[in-house]
Amino acid sequence: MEELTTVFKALSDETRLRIIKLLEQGELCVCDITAALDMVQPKVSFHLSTLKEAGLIKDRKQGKWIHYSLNEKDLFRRMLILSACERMQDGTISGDRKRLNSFLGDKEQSGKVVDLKPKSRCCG
Amino acid sequence: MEELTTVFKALSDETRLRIIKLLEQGELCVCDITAALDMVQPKVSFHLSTLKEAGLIKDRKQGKWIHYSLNEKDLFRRMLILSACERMQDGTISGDRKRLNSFLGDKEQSGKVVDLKPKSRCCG
DNA sequence: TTATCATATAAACAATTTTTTATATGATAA
DNA sequence: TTATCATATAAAAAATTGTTTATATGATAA
Repeated sequence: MEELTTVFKALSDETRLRIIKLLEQGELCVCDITAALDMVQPKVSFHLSTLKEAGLIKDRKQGKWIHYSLNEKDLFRRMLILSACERMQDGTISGDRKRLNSFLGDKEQSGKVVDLKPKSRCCG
Repeated sequence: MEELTTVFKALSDETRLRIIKLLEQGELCVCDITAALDMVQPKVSFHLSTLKEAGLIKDRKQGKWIHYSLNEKDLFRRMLILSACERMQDGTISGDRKRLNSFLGDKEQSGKVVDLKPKSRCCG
């Protein structure tokens, strides 16, 4: 029963739903999400840990970065995520995606990602 | 987006999930639920109003009583309720059902429900 | 090394939610 | 009527959750 309330509670916050919606596209690191949501980093980390605790997302370390992505392991959670994402498409969401794309674009241009040392790349 | 968080928030509390599980069987009035959960009445009323606000349950007035039942109108909510109920079957839930049945049994024997005036019956 | 970057964690604070206790309302029964 | 019953609502208190600001950690880059 506690697992059930934990999952629903994780989904009951707008910031966390926005994160899930961003991750629908694929893996992102904390700085990407922070830029997309235009929030301070500890706040984003807090919500990411809530989502992870609920088993909705998972993480992967790579160098300095931690990449987060939707956890596809559990069918129940996948269904919840899917039906939630389907219901999100307002201005907030499109703003998030816009900021994300512009941030990812900037990263590419900044040489950080075009850098020849693969170890120091956040996204590939 | 707010509607989405409201629905998930309503489902993120153990007391409210227990209420939903009780209502899976059918319509119940506040005193039935109060007895089943063994809680004080204003607490139950508070959670009922949260569930109603989220569109998960509906009510029906009959004399002094208010009968609550699951709201079957919306497919998304039905799916959430169904998949939540499916995942609840611990000792708490069976205790609730036991107390409910004993309370309903007592009501029948007490003459309140066997009473000949139909207007003063809670269930039946 | 030392500096910097990405992220986590901790502590203090703010906001929201839940619980309790008391009281109000509206319906029936005496 | 007046009393009683079922339920709601309000106010205060308690508990939980979310936000901010500051700092720690661990990895690379200089």
